[in-house]
Amino acid sequence: MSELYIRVAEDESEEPMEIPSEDDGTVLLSSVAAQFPGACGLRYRNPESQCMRGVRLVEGVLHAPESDWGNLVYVVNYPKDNKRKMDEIDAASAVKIKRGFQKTSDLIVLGLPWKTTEQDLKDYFTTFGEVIMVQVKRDAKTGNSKGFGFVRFTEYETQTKVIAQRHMIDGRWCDCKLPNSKACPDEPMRSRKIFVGRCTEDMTTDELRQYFMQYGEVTDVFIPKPFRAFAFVTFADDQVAQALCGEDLIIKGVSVHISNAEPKHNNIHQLFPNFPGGSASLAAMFDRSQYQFPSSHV
DNA sequence: GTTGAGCGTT
Repeated sequence: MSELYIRVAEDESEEPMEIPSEDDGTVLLSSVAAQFPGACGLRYRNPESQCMRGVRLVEGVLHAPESDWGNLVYVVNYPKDNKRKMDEIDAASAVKIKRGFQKTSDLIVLGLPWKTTEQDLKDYFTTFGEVIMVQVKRDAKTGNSKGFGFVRFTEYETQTKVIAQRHMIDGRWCDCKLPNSKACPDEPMRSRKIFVGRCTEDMTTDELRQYFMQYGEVTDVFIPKPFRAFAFVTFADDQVAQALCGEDLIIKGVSVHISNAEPKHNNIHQLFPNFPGGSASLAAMFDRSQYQFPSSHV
């Protein structure tokens, strides 16, 4: 049978405190935390290796290292002890996120000669970088190539390079592109485009460009024709666009309201401008339907 | 047994 109490201290040099164990010899983390608020575990110095060892913790229950807890002094772990590790995790996820923006995707290879095989493709594309996958699309019955295929690279840099140029494969020029299925959601780019509401008819694209230039580089100004009292302004930097959202700005003496531009084609009235019965009935129909607009750049 | 802008049977 185990001891009734184990010795726990804030630090190896501190005075230990006795913490009650359970009947089965385990110690509840909650028992430790009752005396050491915020505790998230225990560790101890292994007498043989002189290294610190963590105490097994399963669902709030601390388990003795050996058959019993022995005469050791256990040291409390606090989340702050893991700060360095947390930083490492943060750094790792930051890298992951960064990689997320540069995730490779399958590329469609258009214009392949009928005779080109997957081995041919692999041999060719490997000259650019490591290849994960190649496909040649074939007719199910005849096995004849449909003249296109897919390729996936390990490195995003390779993908970029391959997309940028044409490819002479088995005597034909081929193109590698992002497939339609992947073209949109690749980069969940924060919107660089703002919606400028309450525009007046006398505002020209040039004037809007001139005005918004003060905030950052303007890459596009769009004013719907006929006049609809709003405009879109696109900046080179999404942070500029985001910073302006919610603002009321004075242009040519009138107050315009800045908000986020909705994704293009997300507006059903844009898709069906002359829907019979008017906008309301269309919107209602749409709400009841399961259809989701594909995501797209805004 | 053909074809030549496109978009991926499993």
